[in-house]
Amino acid sequence: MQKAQAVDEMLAKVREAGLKLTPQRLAIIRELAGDPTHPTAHELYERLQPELPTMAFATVYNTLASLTDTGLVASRSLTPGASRFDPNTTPHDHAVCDGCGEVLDVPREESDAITAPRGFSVRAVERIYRGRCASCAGA
Amino acid sequence: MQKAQAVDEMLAKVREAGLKLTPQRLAIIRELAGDPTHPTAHELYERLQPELPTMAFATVYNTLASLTDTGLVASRSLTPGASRFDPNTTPHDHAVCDGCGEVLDVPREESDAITAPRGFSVRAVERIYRGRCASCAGA
DNA sequence: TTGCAAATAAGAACTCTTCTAATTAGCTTG
DNA sequence: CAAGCTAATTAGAAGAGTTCTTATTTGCAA
Repeated sequence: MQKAQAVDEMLAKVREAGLKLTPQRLAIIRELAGDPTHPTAHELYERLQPELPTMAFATVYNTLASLTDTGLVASRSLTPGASRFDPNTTPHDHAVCDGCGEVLDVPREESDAITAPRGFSVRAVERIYRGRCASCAGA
Repeated sequence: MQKAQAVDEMLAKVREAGLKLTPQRLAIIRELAGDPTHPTAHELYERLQPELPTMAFATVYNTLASLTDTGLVASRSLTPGASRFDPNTTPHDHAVCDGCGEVLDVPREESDAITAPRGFSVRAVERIYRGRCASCAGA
């Protein structure tokens, strides 16, 4: 079974990272392993309500943060959150500094052929370079 | 002067779009035109406090939404907001549906040579395809 | 000048996330 | 296998950012 294997691998890595194996973490890992739907913290919390009705919201966030730190899952900001506004309407990309949050324009390169999923009609392609700006990389 | 020209162009497009030219909108456009710092709504609000001390927060948001709809500025979600969690830790991109919010994995293509700004050290590159999924594109 | 539709003000409400303080419970060590 | 250290959990408050609601104001066309 594919999923059981994914769960076992994740549990092994959790132990390896020195994280304690609590029922909450086990449940979250089981729920998330092999799930292709990119659930939010809220969705995971709701799915686990029947199994762990007393689990706190913060636990979901804490656990996901731990798993992200360990590299077991990736946290993606895909839905519009805090917005920044850009008067430059020509196609270009952005570099965002992990340290200070500064946003720099990056000229768009032509290269890429777009290969979206079947039937998906693409309106725009965004590309974000994440890392450290010159001054934050120094420190 | 570069900026005055940018402002005039934006004002012309505002009129063209049938939007009323209020002092608030004029101030926001003047503040934003040619600005390379990608300000947030909050930053714009604060910058305009001396000029328009009674302006409501909602007005900044409303105006920016109008300008975005008109295509005068682009609204970018660059700072982590609502997160989605992905157990797939292999490099891949995402397609996000404007309609239903569904997130689909897209295999990462190799192509791109990375050309970040001088001195910027890149940790990761995210690419998001925005548009409509098969079922939302139908309706 | 008048009137209407659009825009604004003020503040409440909402969503998502993080923090705080106290309690609980894995896991390691003896 | 008991005890204790430390990490993890709970519950709720707090915070950041955004949207909504209602009444009022105002740009602009007639």
